[in-house]
Amino acid sequence: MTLSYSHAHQQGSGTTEVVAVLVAITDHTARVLTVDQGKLLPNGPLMPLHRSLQAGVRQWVEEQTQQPLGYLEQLYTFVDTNRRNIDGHALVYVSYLGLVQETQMQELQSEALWRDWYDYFPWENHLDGMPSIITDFIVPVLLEWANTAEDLIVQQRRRQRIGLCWGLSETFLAGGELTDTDLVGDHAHESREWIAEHVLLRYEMLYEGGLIPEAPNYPPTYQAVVLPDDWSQRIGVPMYYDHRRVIATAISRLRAKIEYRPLIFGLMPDVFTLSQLQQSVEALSGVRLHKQNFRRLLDSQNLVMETGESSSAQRGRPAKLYRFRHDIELQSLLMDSKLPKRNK
Amino acid sequence: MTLSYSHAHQQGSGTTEVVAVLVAITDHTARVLTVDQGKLLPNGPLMPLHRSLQAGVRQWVEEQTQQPLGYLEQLYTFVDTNRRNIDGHALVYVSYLGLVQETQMQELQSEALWRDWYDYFPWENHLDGMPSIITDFIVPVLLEWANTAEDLIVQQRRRQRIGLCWGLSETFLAGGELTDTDLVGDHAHESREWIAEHVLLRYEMLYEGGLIPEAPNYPPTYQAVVLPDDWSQRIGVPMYYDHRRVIATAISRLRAKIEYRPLIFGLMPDVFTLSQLQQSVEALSGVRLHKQNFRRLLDSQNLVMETGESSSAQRGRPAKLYRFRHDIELQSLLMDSKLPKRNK
DNA sequence: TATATTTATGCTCATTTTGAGTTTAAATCA
DNA sequence: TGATTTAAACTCAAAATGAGCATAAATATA
Repeated sequence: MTLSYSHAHQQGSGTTEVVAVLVAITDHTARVLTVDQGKLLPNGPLMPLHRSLQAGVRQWVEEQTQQPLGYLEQLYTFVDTNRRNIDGHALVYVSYLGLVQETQMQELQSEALWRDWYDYFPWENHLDGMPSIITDFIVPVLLEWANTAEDLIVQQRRRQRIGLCWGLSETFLAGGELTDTDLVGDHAHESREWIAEHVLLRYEMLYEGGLIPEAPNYPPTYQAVVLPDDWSQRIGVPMYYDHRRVIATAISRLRAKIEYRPLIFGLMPDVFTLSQLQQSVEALSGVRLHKQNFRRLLDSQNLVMETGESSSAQRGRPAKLYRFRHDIELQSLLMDSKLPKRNK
Repeated sequence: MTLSYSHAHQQGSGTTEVVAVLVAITDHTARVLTVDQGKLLPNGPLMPLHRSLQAGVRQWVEEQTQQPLGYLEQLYTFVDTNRRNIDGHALVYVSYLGLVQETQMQELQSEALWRDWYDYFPWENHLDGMPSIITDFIVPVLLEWANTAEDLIVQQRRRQRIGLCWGLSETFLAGGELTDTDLVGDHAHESREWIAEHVLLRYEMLYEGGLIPEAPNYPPTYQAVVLPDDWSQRIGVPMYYDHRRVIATAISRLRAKIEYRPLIFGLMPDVFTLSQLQQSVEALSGVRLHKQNFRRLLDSQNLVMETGESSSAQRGRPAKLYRFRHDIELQSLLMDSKLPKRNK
């Protein structure tokens, strides 16, 4: 891989870097802040002057993107044995998830760019139902991958894994048609439903199967696997190093956490309608939610309060405006607060 | 702090260490593997020969304790700006949680010792109800700490935080008696219940308040705070660096995750009774569970199967023996699988 | 102007999940 | 033998959840 890495830092004696996944929602779309034409996440070495990892993240992000950031939480720490310092120590990089409110978005430096996160994970967007790429391309190739295992037990396990990861029933995987019960996921049949937060599991399966251009075993060489010509386009934008995996980690964390913590308010403007709030949650989770139940849960939690104002509606009845109840900030940080399950 | 650090490694050019919290259950008691008379967790520098962080953890743990380990998951990455390498780079240490089955426990090296984890966190053991140390000593001092804030709003917030962290109602904090409704936590009154997984929040509050001997502001100097003479004994065994915080992180993770993932099987022998299983979960969570509901949930999840055998009972009716269903290993890793809520 | 369309919001209802018992069974202890 | 102890099956009410219908308040269209 040739590195046109415009943010190259001198790799001196330090062996630690920080890398940030900054998320914002604009246009009902979840976006990630990238540098280097979308091929890298903002990152930089931890330096002696940094008093903490957070401080390092903030400094590098602001330097590389001009974007100030609010909420920040640690994600995961990776080792890259391909990048070593002069003494042979492997590079350790600590990843962070940051949330940016749309109103806080700044004019970016030219290298920096907010990109739709589904550019990197087209199979994760189920807002209009399960995308055809899964059933038409991904799962068939994964099934071939399953068959390449020596052991029959391993083959069976892999098929089971595929079904669980991608929310598909055994009957579908066996070549059957997609029936209603398959899509709904019914309990008699072992429930098989799309679990939005399993982003990382799905990415790692694709990586293992050699379907991700960054993977060392790409393209896959199973018997009779024919990838479409435009496969490397359709499977999402590739990134340098393991930065795409870092985004997958971030989306997983965000989707899992939003179900029981009100993280979403880190992405909302001060004042919003309940529909806007719901659309933001949907943008993150990638699935549609049941509107009435979303509202019921929200007010059972007392997370928001009416402002008294109404939005000037484009079409339809104008919606009441709400704001986050900052007086229960602490409570919301501590207490479990669930968001509702998906629609249909 | 004088460091009688018997496992000192030469701090050369590397700036990364790994540190492990190994957990096992013996005698219905959750234990943590320690070195250096219980003052340190097993740890060591990440070296060029290590191909991953996990590999580093496994190597150092086995070298320092002779204990082979199974399940291992990354916890959190810390920076210690007080320990720097020759170039001035701060030490980064990556912590891991590992699970050890009792049957896998080895004869340890002399320096290594399995210690009851409540030795470090006596306030976390609620198996016989809320320990008196909380109401008698901890909360009163924390309330004094709350009052030392300049801003009245901050004082109010701190009191609220204390209530949420320690599961106490406003009325109790205001000096009232502990009533039944306070302990049960009732919804009219804002539910205040002990949340077992908030271990880290509680530790950090104690640290912030200067009640932990490792804290730089210990002992606290509020007006009229009188700590009992034996305070530093009663508040748990101190450790070097931030290793006690690392354990708190591990307990938090374990208590949270056990509610929706069957991690517990990483700690159980092959064959066990449901009561033994429940006692193990209780040892981790620090609270008693409702026996009947525990069983109901277990079999609704199909995680265990009968062996056909029965245990030779000491007293009372002999219990059926069960084993973990390894055939659904994958499923259990992927699917949510909850354990029941506490008793009473 | 009347009617359809769109969005917001209030309300109902069946089902599942949860919390908290009571009852019966099978062993040992005194 | 009867008390005690532990196991395990079953019951029941309350709460949470999933899914839908009904009404309200605006705009678009005939």
